[in-house]
Amino acid sequence: MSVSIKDVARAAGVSTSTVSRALGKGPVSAEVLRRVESAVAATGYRPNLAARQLRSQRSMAVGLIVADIRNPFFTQLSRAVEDAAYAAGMRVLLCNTDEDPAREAMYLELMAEERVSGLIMTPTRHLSPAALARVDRPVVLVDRAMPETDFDSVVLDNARASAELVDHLVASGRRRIAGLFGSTSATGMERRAEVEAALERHGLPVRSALSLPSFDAGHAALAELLEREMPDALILSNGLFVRAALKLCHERRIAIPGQLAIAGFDDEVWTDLVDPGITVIRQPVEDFGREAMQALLARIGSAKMRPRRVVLAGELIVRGSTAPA
Amino acid sequence: MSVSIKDVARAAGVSTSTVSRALGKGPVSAEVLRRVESAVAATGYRPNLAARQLRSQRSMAVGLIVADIRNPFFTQLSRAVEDAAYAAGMRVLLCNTDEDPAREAMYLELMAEERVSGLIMTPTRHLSPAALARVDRPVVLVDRAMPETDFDSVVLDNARASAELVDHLVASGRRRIAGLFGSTSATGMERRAEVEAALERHGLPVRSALSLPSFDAGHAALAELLEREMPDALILSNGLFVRAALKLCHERRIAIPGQLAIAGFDDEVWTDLVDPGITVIRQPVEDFGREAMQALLARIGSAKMRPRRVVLAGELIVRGSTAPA
DNA sequence: CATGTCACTGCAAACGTTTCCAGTTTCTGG
DNA sequence: CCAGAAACTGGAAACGTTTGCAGTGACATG
Repeated sequence: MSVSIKDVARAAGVSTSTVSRALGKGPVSAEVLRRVESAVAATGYRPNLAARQLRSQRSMAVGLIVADIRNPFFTQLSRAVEDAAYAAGMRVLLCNTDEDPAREAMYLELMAEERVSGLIMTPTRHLSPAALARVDRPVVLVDRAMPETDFDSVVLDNARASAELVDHLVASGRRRIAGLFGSTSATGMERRAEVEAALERHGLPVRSALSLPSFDAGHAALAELLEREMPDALILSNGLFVRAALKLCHERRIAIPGQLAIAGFDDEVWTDLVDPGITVIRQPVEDFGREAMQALLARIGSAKMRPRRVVLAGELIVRGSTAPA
Repeated sequence: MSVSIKDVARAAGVSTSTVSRALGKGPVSAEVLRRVESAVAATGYRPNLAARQLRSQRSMAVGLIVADIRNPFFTQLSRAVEDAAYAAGMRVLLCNTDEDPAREAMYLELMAEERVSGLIMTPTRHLSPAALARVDRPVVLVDRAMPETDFDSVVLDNARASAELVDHLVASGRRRIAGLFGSTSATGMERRAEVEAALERHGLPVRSALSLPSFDAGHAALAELLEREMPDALILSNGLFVRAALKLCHERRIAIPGQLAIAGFDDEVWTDLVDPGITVIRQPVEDFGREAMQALLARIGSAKMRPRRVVLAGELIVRGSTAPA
């Protein structure tokens, strides 16, 4: 049988209320505090978090809903969120949606049942603001914002990053630039729009495709893209696509950067191990996580703040994959 | 104000017990079930998991304690565990120890407070069986076993994998084989012992070093190792070390496989993107997670089973990094 | 017809906390 | 020395469920 606060109270010769206050931050005499502490040690008492949550109506847990933890971007993000959460005395409930709106809805429901005190998520493009509001808890969106809504968010400066990529490719002599973008997220859409805008500013033709954000889907989409009309540069909107592009080039014996330049988002660990290294926009993922958690805690603290939108700059890292042909 | 089972009961014109049974699996008439369901829909009722857990003394959550989720091995593992857990109607609490025994102890304590119904973990070498037993909950060890104890475990067949690596390197003409192994885990120790045993069977000298399992520590240890006496082949006990070795070779302009062959554990996504590809032992990580969850559920079901030890075979994937010089 | 079984239902007691309230003591300032 | 505030303490009522127990009919069995 598990030892409860009652046993501690008996052992310390005080009431349960007093034990509760001694363990929390209520006012107790030094003498009682000492007795309670040694009673806790003697009995091996461990607070029951469920009882605590039920009574106090606070959960000390936050939800984190991402597409797939195996995507290094989300891996890093989750680690950063977790560190920040545990530092604030909170636990994290992690869920993977696999970009499936049905799973996303299910997990939102679960988070509501868990009565998490807040939620950090990267929504799919198909999530309705209404569904999100139904969760009725503070929410911070990371990486992917929902346009026209009032949720706090932490995102990359996609306009600037996209322009930097395009400008860099143009400077390296590329003129037939194609792009592949994730179809399930607002971010994919945004990057496509920004890349297209940048291309138009240079008076260059616009060639872009969409794909589900998975290695296989990206690989297939790229195969088709290269089939139609061979570009001389490729912009990939996430790390999975970059990897798929590189793999495809190996298979087809396409020379990088000779025949094709490659550049994209996300600086995964291997981008400087391959030859040539890959030119990428490095996203400050750790900062995403930290900022998101910070924003969430602030929102939990005071529900009525104006919605806050944090925009972080990426960093263009130039490597061999985009050297002049 | 949140809607409780009482509101549903009132709306459906039945008692709370009946609602509880209708939602669970108690016997209820079809008529009542219908009324309860529509009452749930009408009121927007969501069960309060804390109350449920408090009353039923079951938590529907399992803990997962790993070294660092950013290590792709643990990323994959956690995803597999989560899928299996959610399929079984359980939630997962994830913790990163960073190989720090103090953090490990802290999270064990947390898991006990959460009253998780079970625990899956990759223990550090410094965790005492006694401390683990104090958690007083079913535990399954993954990837890293604790010798001489009675915990369920799911591990790789390290003896066979190590022998395969050594045999392969010897077959490719290597004679001065060195190894780097993780110092914090039982698995690192085991792989070292097995590699050394295999080398001795070939009558070859034994050259092995230990390092904290991080990229930087591995990189430094390898630099020192190559300094002392240049080997013609390197065995790395995990993916981080493989990456560090490759990076070091790039920096030092060491030709692979010409001057140095490289082989190791963990088939990370980039191992076939670099040139030459890296020869590795692929671990069935998804199976690790699935098996672990399955073992845990079995153990939760019946506490008194004989401890079970699942040993899975790795797969040697030969690539260019170990071609004859 | 009597009896037992079965399916269903409600009452009320937990589960382990926190927190409101009221009470006692001690301190503080005038 | 007194009044009031402040510090500390215990009693008891929640928080939202599940579940043991007992009760009600309906129905089958002998």
